[in-house]
Amino acid sequence: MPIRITLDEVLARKGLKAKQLAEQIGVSQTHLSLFRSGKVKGVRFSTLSKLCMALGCAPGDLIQYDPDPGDLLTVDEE
Amino acid sequence: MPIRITLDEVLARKGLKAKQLAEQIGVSQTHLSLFRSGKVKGVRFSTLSKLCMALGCAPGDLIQYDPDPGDLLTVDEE
DNA sequence: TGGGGAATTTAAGCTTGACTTAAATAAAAC
DNA sequence: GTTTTATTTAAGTCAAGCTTAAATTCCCCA
Repeated sequence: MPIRITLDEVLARKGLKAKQLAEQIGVSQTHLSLFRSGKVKGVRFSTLSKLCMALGCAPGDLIQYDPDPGDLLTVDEE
Repeated sequence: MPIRITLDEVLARKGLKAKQLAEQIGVSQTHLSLFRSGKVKGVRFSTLSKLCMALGCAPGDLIQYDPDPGDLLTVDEE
């Protein structure tokens, strides 16, 4: 799955602990941990917006797309 | 919900029709329409990555966060 | 080096909603 | 005015988001 969760970097930059963030946005520590480590297969926008709000960032700061090298065919080059 | 779907702009820029995109990534036209118009409450990463791949863009190009004016309390100012 | 808080993991369960097909309507496009 | 595309509604399936609880591991620091 070429979606990568880059929440940790934002967390660190904010100097916030996962536990604090979880409490602040009302999400279980358990789930936040799973989310942070990319063990989750999707996200509700309600959760995503809480994260963005608490961290003062954009969705793109938390969720990134890593193109598969094999998928470069998609790009119209050459 | 302060999450806004900005897929249409990318679609237009690519000169692609919704139907084509739907077929290309294997998602129903129905669901893609609901997604595009923000009538959906979340997204699976599998779908998100297919969109990014097909459109050659990042998650942040499709999903944006619009802070609620009322939530500015979060920002540490003054 | 032991104790306390934070993080991770597993398990089990509830509930939401992503995504589907089908079908009908509306809106463009030509 | 007919064909293609888009939207909407409805009804259904099933994956998985998110929860609590509990056990385990990881870190830090005095």
